[in-house]
Amino acid sequence: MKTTLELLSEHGFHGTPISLIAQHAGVGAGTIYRYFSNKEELINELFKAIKRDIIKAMLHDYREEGTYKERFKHLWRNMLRFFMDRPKDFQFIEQYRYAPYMSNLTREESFMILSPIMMFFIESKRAKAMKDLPLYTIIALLYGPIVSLLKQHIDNNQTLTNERIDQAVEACWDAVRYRQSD
Amino acid sequence: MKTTLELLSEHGFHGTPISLIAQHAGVGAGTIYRYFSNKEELINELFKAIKRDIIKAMLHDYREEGTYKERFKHLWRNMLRFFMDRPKDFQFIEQYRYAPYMSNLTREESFMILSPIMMFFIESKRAKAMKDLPLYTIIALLYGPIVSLLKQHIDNNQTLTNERIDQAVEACWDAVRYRQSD
Amino acid sequence: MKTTLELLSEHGFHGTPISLIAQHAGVGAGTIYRYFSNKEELINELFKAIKRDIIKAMLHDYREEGTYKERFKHLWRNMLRFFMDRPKDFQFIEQYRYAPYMSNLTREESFMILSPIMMFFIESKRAKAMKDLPLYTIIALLYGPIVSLLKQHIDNNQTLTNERIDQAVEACWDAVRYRQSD
Amino acid sequence: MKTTLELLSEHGFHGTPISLIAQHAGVGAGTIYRYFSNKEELINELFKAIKRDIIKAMLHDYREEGTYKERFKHLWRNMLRFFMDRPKDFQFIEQYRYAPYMSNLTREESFMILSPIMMFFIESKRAKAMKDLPLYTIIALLYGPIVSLLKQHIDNNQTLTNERIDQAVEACWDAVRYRQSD
DNA sequence: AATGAATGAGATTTCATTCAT
DNA sequence: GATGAATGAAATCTCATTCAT
Repeated sequence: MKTTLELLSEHGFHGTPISLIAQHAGVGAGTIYRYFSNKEELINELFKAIKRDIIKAMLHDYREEGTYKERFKHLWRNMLRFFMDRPKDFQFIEQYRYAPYMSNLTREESFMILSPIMMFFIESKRAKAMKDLPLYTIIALLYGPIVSLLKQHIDNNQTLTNERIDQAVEACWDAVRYRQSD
Repeated sequence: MKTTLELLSEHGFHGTPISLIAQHAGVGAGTIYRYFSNKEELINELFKAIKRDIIKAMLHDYREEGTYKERFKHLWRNMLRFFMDRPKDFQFIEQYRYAPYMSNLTREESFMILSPIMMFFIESKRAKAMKDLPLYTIIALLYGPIVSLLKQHIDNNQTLTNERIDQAVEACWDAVRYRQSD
Repeated sequence: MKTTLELLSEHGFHGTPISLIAQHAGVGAGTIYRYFSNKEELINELFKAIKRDIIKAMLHDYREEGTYKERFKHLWRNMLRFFMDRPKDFQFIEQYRYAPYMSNLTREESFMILSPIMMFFIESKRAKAMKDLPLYTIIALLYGPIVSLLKQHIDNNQTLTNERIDQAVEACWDAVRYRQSD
Repeated sequence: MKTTLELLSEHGFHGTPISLIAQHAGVGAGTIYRYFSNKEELINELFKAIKRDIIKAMLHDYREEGTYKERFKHLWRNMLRFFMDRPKDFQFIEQYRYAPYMSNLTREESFMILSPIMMFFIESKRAKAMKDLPLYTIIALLYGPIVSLLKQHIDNNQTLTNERIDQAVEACWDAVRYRQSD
C-alpha cells in the first residue's frame, strides 16, 4: 500500500499499472490479487487507511480543556500539518475523493470516523462559541481553506510559512466564531 | 467539447473512450484528431474553455460601485451560482485540476485569466477593507469553502438553500474582512 | 471463423488463444472484437453457422417422392457424408455441444432449424412406416450411431467404407422401421 | 477425485481451477501434486477410474445363460442405468472423451477393459443371433443411442421413463439382430 | 475535410505450479 | 507428508491512434 500511494499520487490511476506497483513493491503481480480482489479494492483500502491516519493525527495531543478557539486551532493545525508532512497522502485523497470508482461504502465509512470532530462543532455551537451554522457549512468553511492552502503549498510553490498558517487559522476562526466571542 | 464534458464528468477519464465521445457527438473518431492532437489536448482545451466561462460569470453584472463587502459578495455568489447551474463543469474542473496529464501550460493560463479578481483583492487590502493577507491565502479562504459547499451540494445531498448561501458568504467575508470594517 | 474452426477443433478451447486465431487469420487481435463481443460469442456464432450447413447438407437432393425407407436413407447418408467431408466441423460440434459456455439460445436456435427433419419422422410414423416411438427416441436411434461411427472414423482409424456405411444405414432403419414395413 | 468429478462436470475445465478442487476437497493445493503430477494427469486418472466402474456396472448380475437377446438387453440396460444413476460421470466422460488433453494411453486403456463386452458380440455373431457386422459398427449402433438418450434425459428434460427405455432397447436389438432371430 | 475499420500495445486478472515452512 | 503463499506467464479484452477511402 505504501508503494501504491507513492506511485498513484505521482502518476495517477492509469499511469500506475498493477505491474508497476508489484515491481516497485518487490512482489509478483499475482500476489497483490491474493490480498485485494482488484485494483479498485486496493485503492479503496488505501483511502480508508489514510482517512484513519488523518483522524488520529487531528486528535493528537488534543485536550478537552482550553477555550474553544484554542481547541479549534489545535484541530485545524493538526490537520494541515498532517498533510504537509505527508503530501502524497493529500494528493491521493484529493485525487480520488470523488472518483467514480470510489465506492460509496468507503465514503460513508470515512464519514463515520469523523464523528469526534463533529462533536466538537456541535458543542461549540451550543456554547455560543461558534455561529449557529449548519454542520456541513462549518465543515466547508474550515476544510475548504485547508485543501486550498495545501494545493498551493504542494503544487504551486506557495510555501506555507508559520506566519501564513497563523494568519489562515485566525481567519478561519473569524469565519465561524460567534460575533462577540473569542 | 460539450459531449466530452458530459461524458467525462459522469464516467471519468477511463470510462470515456474517444470512440464514445465521437459517437455521442455524432462525428467520426478520426475527426476529433483533426482538431485536437490527442485526448489530453482535448481535455486541456475543455479545461481552459470552462475557466474562461467562470471568469465571465463572476464578472457578470459586477460594478465598481458599492462597498467592498457588496462587491465581494457579488463575485463570490456569482461563482457559486455558476457551478450550481453547471455541476458538470464543476465536477470536471475539480476532477482534472491536478490530474497528472493536466499540462502546466494549462494551469498557468487558467491562472492568468483570474487577474481581474486578483485586482479586486489587492485594492480591498489597500483600502483596509480586507485583512493584509497574502493574495494566495485570501484565495484559499474564499475559493476553498466554495468548492467544499458545492461538493456537499452535488454529491452529498446537502442542498444549498438561499439561507445556507447567505450564511456562508457572510462567514467568508468575516474570514477576510478587516476587523473594524464591514 | 474458418481459422477459428481449424484451430479450435485441433487444439481445444484453451489451446486456442484469441491471439493465435488473429495471427492465423492475418488480422489484428483487436479486429476480432469489432465483430464478436468476446470469445464465447465467436464460438457460438461458429456453432450456429455449422448447424445451418448441416441442415442444408441433409436436405441436399432430397425429394418427397420415393419410399420412406429411401428418403430416410438419403437424409441419414447426407448427414454422415457431410461430417466425413468436414471432420473439423464434426469435432467442433461434438466438443462444444454441451460445453458450459454454449449459450442456451444457441442450442434452441440450432434445434429450430431441425424442424424439416422432424416433419419427416412424424409423417413416417403416421404412415406406419416407422414404429410409433417418441420423436426424441427416434432421433437418438439415428443420430447416436452417426456420431459413434464418425468418432471411430476420425479418431480411431476405423475407416468408414461404403460397405460399412450401407450396413449401418440398413441397421438403423431396422431399428426404427415398422415391423412389417420396408 | 470425487470432488474433481463434481466440479469438473458442473463447471467445465476452465471453471475448475486446482485451487477450487483443493478447497472443496479440504486439502492443500500442493497436496494434489504429490499424487498427480499435473492437472491433466488428475483428469486422466479420473477418466480411467470411471471407465472401470462402467464395465463393472455393465457386468453386474450378468449371466451366461439366457438367450442372446436377453443377455444383450441386460448389458445395454445396465449401462444406461449406470449413467442415469451417475449423471456427473456421464457428463464428464462425454465432455472429456475427445478433448485434446486426453492422452492416447488413457483411450487405449479404456478400450482394453471393454473386452468382455466385445466377446459377447463376437459370440453372438458366430451364433447367428446378431448380424455379421464389423465389431465397431455394432458398438456404434448400441452405444450411440445410449449417449443420445442420456443427453436428452440429462440436458433436455426428455425424461427416460421405463417405457421409453423398453422401446429403445428393443429398437437397438432390432438394429443388430439377425433377421430371423429373436 | 470526414470517416471509421483496423491495429497492437498494454492493462487487468487468473491459475497451474513451486517450494519454504 | 501436508500446506498454501507466492509467482509470473499467459489469457482476454480495451482503446488511443492511424490512414486508406
